[in-house]
Amino acid sequence: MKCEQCIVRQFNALKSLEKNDLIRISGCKTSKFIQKGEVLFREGESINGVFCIKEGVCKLTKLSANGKDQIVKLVVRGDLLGQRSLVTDEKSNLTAIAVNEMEVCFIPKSEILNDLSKNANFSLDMLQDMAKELRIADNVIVDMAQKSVKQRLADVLVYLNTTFDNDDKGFLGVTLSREDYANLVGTATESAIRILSQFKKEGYISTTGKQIKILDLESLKRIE
Amino acid sequence: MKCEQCIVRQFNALKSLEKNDLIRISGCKTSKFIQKGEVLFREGESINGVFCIKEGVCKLTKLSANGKDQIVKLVVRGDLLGQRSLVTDEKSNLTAIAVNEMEVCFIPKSEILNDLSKNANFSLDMLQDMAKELRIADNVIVDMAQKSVKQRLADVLVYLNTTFDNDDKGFLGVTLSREDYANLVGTATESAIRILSQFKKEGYISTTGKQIKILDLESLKRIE
DNA sequence: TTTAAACTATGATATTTATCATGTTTTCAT
DNA sequence: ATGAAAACATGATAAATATCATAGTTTAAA
Repeated sequence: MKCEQCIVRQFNALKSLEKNDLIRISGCKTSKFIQKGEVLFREGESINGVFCIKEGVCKLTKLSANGKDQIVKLVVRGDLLGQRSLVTDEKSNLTAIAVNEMEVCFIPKSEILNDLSKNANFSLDMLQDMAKELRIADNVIVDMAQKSVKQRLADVLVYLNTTFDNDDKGFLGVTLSREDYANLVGTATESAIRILSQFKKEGYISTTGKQIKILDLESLKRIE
Repeated sequence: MKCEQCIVRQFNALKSLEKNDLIRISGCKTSKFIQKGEVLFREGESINGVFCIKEGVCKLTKLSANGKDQIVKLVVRGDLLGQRSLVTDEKSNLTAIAVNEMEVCFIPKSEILNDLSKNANFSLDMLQDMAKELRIADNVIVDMAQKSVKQRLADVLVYLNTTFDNDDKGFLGVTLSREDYANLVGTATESAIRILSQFKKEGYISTTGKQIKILDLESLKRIE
């Protein structure tokens, strides 16, 4: 599909590009499907472009000193991935792994870098995106430092519930392993499992295999 | 002092402004001294401009749900404070409090916003700054999630040691209370005190009142 | 379909960290 | 200088979390 016609563009900074620029970019972008578990890029690699997420979800992880992967954030449909690589020449600080089947477009850095200096709206939009990401990151820092594991896990469930449409049976729209949950909140896998079991016992959620259904959102929000 | 002649400018995005823009900005900036403990702005307030830190250090804190202040980052000489307020109209997410005596210049948003859209170098510089901040924030998230309190406190000491010049007697160039240390690493004040006592007992640091001297940097780096 | 591997679950225990209590020291305004 | 408030220090205990062990369950490949 051509960028000019792609609705996903409306969700990110690409919406600020002029039509002729979009056509040019459309001509050099590559589009691909990525399977669950596949790696888009690894920590330490050069990205040299941005991914526009057309469909699916991926996790951005970083390997900590103790050998555990921390999931820093989830990147979803409509997001741009790798903006930082556009403005710095550093290698990626994070690894990106598909959480479910994804469709992404890749736009080479060389092709889009000019737009940053020529199109003020575009670069302002990028600035606003980054400012927003920065605010969210600051909030995550505070939560990590101050909230209990149980609170953080409840937060994640609430976040998933509000960010993704539930499936037709009412399960969360994204299916994560217990290890993913642990890596999102920064705890041991066993601890995440234990707390989810407790939430189940208390009637806040129900589970079928990996699938989780929120039964009592308000109680999850109130956990402390 | 005029912005054109101010050396601090070289450390941040303002270095990308043309001379005539600098002169214009210099004409509308306000300069002031801020005492230790004084508040530059509070969470929830509109900033409507950027602070250029000419001298001193301030802490950016956020009140967590449990009533504790978390220090999200320290802002130092040469840094710009409040970039986010330039590109979004949101209220500040953080409170800024002087850690020691500061000298800052304040540039109103209205005066500098034009430069963002007209001067591509300037906005690219801002983008690079934010990209860097974002990378640092991601790393902090991982550390908060995965490292022990002891490791995080050792990290802070190493950070302070490398970021600020020691004073003439070899003490850290910035003096923080034990509560500040606790709020930086996200722990109880008593825990921070205990760990600092332990570091002292093990010969990694020495203390005189609030002042801390690093005796064995390498050991602090190796703590796990 | 079978079978191994991966994931989930839970108990027992150890470790880390928070909380409460109390006393000491430092700081600072009068 | 002096007294009050703030900051520092440390013990005792409780709570949260990690780790190790073991077993059941699901998933996916052969």
